[in-house]
Amino acid sequence: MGRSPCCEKAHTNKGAWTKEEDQRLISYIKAHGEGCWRSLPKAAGLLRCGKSCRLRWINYLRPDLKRGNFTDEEDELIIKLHSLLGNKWSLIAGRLPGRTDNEIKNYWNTHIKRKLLSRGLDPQTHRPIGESYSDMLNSTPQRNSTSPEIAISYTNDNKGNSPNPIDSQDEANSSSVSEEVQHYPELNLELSISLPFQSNPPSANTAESKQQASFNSALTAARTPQPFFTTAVCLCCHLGFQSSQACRCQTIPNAQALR
DNA sequence: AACAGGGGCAACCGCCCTAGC
DNA sequence: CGCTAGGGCGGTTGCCCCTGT
Repeated sequence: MGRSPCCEKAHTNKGAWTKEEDQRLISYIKAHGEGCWRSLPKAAGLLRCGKSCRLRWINYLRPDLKRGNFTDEEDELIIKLHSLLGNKWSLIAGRLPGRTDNEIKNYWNTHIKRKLLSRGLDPQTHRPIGESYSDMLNSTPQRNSTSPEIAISYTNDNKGNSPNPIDSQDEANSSSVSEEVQHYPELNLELSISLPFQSNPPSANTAESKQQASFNSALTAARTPQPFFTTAVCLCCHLGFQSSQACRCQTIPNAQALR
């Protein structure tokens, strides 16, 4: 049994949005807010698929969007986040205020990929091109100023009371992680993550907290053995958030020393 | 001036996840 | 517990514009 289509395709417009359609969508959302995307087109008098409306709003019409070229700082941040998270564009976008996942994805595919290739780095692995996994395991760690080598410091502040199934997954993984630490005693897997530029922690049920949980779990996945991760550097510092209250360097003596 | 090729980006597609029933 | 609708996400497509010939 197939899934029902998200909308009646026969009577919907496709392709580029007109100014009139944009205006209809904007005024409808201003009046009624986001949500109920399936019923929105009809209510707003648009001959569009609900998904199409959502995408148009999120990627183009939202008032808080930052249009224009990416800065060098944003470039580097995207590269670093991608090295940690992979193609989790929405999570990466969550760290770049005013940027959308689609925008970042496009920018990655058109600009940053090429940038990394010109540096001799594989855009997917962020490792020097031509390096095999066994090479990675056997080689002595080498520092490269442009490669995303950081030791992930992991601190699970939610232990014990989180309803998030990720936590149990974490615990299941922890033994194998410990084994890896034994293999690589220089590996520091303590991970300290917080929302940058945010002094008040989000409440448990906000979209921000869900995204944070997702971000943390993605980072947890990223802390699988990384032989090059040899220097303990607070992630906040590595990502350029030293001034953030989230930076735990003050409480991690080793990280402070190695910053 | 005309055409071809490539790059950039908006939009679409199809799958996945989750809340609600 | 299973099903479904709604929403979200990553990958892909296709159009438009720019540049080179």
